Amino acid sequence: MKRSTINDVAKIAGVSKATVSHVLNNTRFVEEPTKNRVLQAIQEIGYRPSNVARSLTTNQTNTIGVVISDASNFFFGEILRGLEDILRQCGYGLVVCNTDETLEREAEYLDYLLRQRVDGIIAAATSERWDVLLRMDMQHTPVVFMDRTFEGQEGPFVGVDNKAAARLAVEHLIKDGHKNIGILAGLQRLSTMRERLAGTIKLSRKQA
Amino acid sequence: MKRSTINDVAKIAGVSKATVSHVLNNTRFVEEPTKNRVLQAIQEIGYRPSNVARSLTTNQTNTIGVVISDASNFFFGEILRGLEDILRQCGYGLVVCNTDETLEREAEYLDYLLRQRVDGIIAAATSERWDVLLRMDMQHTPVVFMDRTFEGQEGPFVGVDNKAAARLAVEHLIKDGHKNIGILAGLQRLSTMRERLAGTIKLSRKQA
DNA sequence: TTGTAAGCGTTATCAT
DNA sequence: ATGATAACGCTTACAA
Repeated sequence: MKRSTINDVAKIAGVSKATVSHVLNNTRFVEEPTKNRVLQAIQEIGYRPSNVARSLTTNQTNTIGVVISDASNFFFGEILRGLEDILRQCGYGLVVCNTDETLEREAEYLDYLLRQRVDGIIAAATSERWDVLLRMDMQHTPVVFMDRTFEGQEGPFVGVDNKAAARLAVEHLIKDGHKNIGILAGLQRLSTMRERLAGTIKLSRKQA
Repeated sequence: MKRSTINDVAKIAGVSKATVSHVLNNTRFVEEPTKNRVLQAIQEIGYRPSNVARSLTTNQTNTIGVVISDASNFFFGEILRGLEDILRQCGYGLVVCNTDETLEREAEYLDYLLRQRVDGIIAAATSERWDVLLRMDMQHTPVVFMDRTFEGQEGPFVGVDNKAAARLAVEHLIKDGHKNIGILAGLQRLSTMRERLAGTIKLSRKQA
């Protein structure tokens, strides 16, 4: 049997689609009795509005996409939980895209998200290609970058002052009397790593 | 400026929407020259087909929903990676819903996924309410349960033989000569825990 | 207070 | 080998 639509509800309740829509969204006054007939009908046939049809007319999907390297990574895991908590309250869904720091997947997922017409994208970008990729669609899908930056990145960014943080850490160690201080600065491809390293270098020079 | 649609492409390429659609989906033969004009036009205006419009007519969203307690949990994390790897290859997207073992969120997310018209749901269910909740929509959205079962659960299920596994573990310990064997069987609300416990109990009796 | 109908961007069915 | 046009299931002016 086909899924029931707003039309079925309207027919059963003896009203127009418009009215059904309006009681569903509280978007204009409807007499109690009428409203009740609608609600009743909805229950009766187990009607659930289609977000895809809805999105087509409203031009918004109530979904935002997140592009990260790896959701099972503790750092991003925490971020995801935070995002989800807020978004759920706002009636938004979350589509998570794991890129494994791979440029190919990054491009692939970006494209996917844009086709999905997500209302926005939050990305911890690996590649600089975003610069190119986004330019064209920027006007339509807002993008917020987080954690990492890259040459030519512009617009909203949320992150940590890695340089200052690294400096603080080193200063602390120095104050405690340590002389030989090492730093694990793995992937220099990532801006976070470069910044942290940068924050320590001057200090070690000064110290030498 | 408004986002470009298939109509814009058609107009620029000097063909009908139908033709554009067909070159996009390789769904019927199109002369090389024509096809090229279409491809060209697409590049020119940076057109990206709307999956939401597409979904409305095809009646499929190429998206599947996963309901789990916590994606940052190692076990589910691994599962997600596996799912994602496969689904991406098949052109499917993944919407992850964290319930934190909460019945309320479970119901909330289930409803959300159904409204989103996901093509299918994979769930590690906490509550028994799924039984009730699903009954009505079963015909429309296929659900596969994983990891946990519950009373009245029917249809596809993928999981582990917890009872046998627990038995094996205990047998192994016994064979190694251990006498006092304990088991961490925390949430007895979860079928997995109950099953594991069940697998050991007979043995310890037998042993006694 | 409620109904009518146009429109959203695709695909699919007939035509040509 | 391609084009016209009716769906798809909603929202939203505009009428009544």
